[in-house]
Amino acid sequence: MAYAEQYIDKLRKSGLRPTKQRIKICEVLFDTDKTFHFTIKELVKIIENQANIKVSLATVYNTVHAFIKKGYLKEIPLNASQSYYDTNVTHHHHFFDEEENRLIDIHQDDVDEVNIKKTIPGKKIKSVEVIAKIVSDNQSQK
Amino acid sequence: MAYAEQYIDKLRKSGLRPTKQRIKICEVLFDTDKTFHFTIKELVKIIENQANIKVSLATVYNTVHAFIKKGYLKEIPLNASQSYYDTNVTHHHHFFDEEENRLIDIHQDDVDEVNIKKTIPGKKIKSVEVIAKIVSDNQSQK
DNA sequence: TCAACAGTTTAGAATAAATATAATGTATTA
DNA sequence: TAATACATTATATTTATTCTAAACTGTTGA
Ligand SMILES: [Mn+2]
Ligand SMILES: [Mn+2]
Ligand SMILES: [Zn+2]
Ligand SMILES: [Zn+2]
Repeated sequence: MAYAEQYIDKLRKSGLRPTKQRIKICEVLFDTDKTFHFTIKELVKIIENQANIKVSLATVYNTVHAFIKKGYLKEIPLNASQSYYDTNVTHHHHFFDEEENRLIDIHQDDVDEVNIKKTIPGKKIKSVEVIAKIVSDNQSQK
Repeated sequence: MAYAEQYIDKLRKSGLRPTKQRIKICEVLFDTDKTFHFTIKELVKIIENQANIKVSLATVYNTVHAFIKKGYLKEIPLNASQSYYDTNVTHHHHFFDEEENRLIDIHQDDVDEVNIKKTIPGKKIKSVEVIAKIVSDNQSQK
């Protein structure tokens, strides 16, 4: 785990003390190049399974929120009952697979610039997000 | 209130018994041509203020969900802590004013068809929604 | 090196949205 | 109008999330 030092750095540079709980959470979240979408419940389960250390629910929430504040994570409220979080903090869009309850990234370049003709006086657009819901394509076309 | 009969009809046609609670909720929700975006809390407050009848929270939730099922309302999970609901059940998009916590409709025609280049094998797109976050435009450009 | 301080973790309590329960009430139908 | 199915209600429950306050740990400067 030469990764640990990398995370210690990342945390230090953000003014967060590198505690073993935060390093563990970093490992789970960032030890891969792939985007990771998760709910708090899922994250806790993963930590419980692979860690020798225990991390309290409060710490998981606090750390996730600290990372959001620092720009390491993004919150995606897709669901009324539970938030999703995203390690991909670049501007991008999503498929949401309604059958598997799973988010899939759509790179910004894979969506033509969204052109909105309507404007609101005194307001400017800060961000535009596209969510495309997907389901099984059961066309049996031989 | 010649409206009441209209709502009684609407409810009957959907297999919902026209009770005075449901009619009242219909009045609050549908007594205008304008789209109405609301949270449960806001809806309850409005009913309390303008109605002579009392409607329990359970009935508000039950009725809102019944209307969602019937296609009279749409749920919009924008916020992790509370859902928004929408009387506009046509396919459309939204501005979300982050300062006033307010949804504003964008008609489908006001957004060019969103072209997504990425596809997921075995899956087809069911719906596409655009959410544009807006904030005050404090450019003082004389 | 280590004491002092600031920041962190934790168990558990609190909050609040949403849902479930089950008793009571009401609309419908014959 | 009686029987029935459905609806409303107060209340309890569930569950995600946040708060609290005490114990703990990382950092820093003497
Ligand atoms: Mn949050
Ligand atoms: Mn719901
Ligand atoms: Zn993503
Ligand atoms: Zn709308």
